[in-house]
Amino acid sequence: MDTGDVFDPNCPTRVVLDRIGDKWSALVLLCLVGGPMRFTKLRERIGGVTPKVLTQTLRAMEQDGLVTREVFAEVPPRVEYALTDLGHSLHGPMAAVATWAEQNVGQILRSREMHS
Amino acid sequence: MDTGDVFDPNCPTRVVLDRIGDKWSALVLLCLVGGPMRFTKLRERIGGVTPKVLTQTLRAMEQDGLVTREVFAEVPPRVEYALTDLGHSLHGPMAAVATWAEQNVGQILRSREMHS
DNA sequence: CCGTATCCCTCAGGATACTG
DNA sequence: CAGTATCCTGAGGGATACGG
Repeated sequence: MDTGDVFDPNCPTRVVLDRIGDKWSALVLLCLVGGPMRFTKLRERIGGVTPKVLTQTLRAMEQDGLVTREVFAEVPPRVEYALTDLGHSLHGPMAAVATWAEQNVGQILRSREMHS
Repeated sequence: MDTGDVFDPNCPTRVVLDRIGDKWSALVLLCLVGGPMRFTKLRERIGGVTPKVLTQTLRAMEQDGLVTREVFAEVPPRVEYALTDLGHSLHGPMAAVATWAEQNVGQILRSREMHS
């Protein structure tokens, strides 16, 4: 696989950025790093996400092999989402971005204000 | 530093992800890591970007203090874009994501195919 | 060469309501 | 509890043409 074609729309970085760059995926990832979590709990921890969109996000992440979905045949129903190994391995790079963000967001916001 | 407000819409990670998660910013960053570059050269290296959108992207990055824009009063006109120190410092985390992407995109695409 | 000016259009995401 | 089912809005981004 060629690793240099960052300008190809199908390049690895594009694919990954399209996933973690959406509005909720990164948040789901960070929620699940601590361990499996069920649907409603995810909704609570991630403020402002509607069930439809949360489902969409989880389905997409499942399709990409980042999370698993396990249904327990109980009453009331219980569905647990968990990170796969692949999902867990993504946490490292994400944490790097998060750390940079925390350290530099102040400068960005100040710069944004100045140019307004 | 508080690392717990990841669920606030104004949280650092959100702000940064909204920037580098858009369609062209990451590509511009990767272009400029090698040194300053002028507008048309950027257009050429980044395939498929229209001048309007490239300008939008560059203006946004300039606003956020990631790039500088220097106009040379020449004929024909010349405009060079370069990364600021802040912009350069973002390359580390981005490279971490890119490396992960290159190593794991195969698995993602395979998983995507299986679930289709 | 380096953009702006328009127009257009898709689609991610939100609001709301309902169900197995 | 864990989702679907609809409907809708807006912002990001593309096509094309023109201007300093």
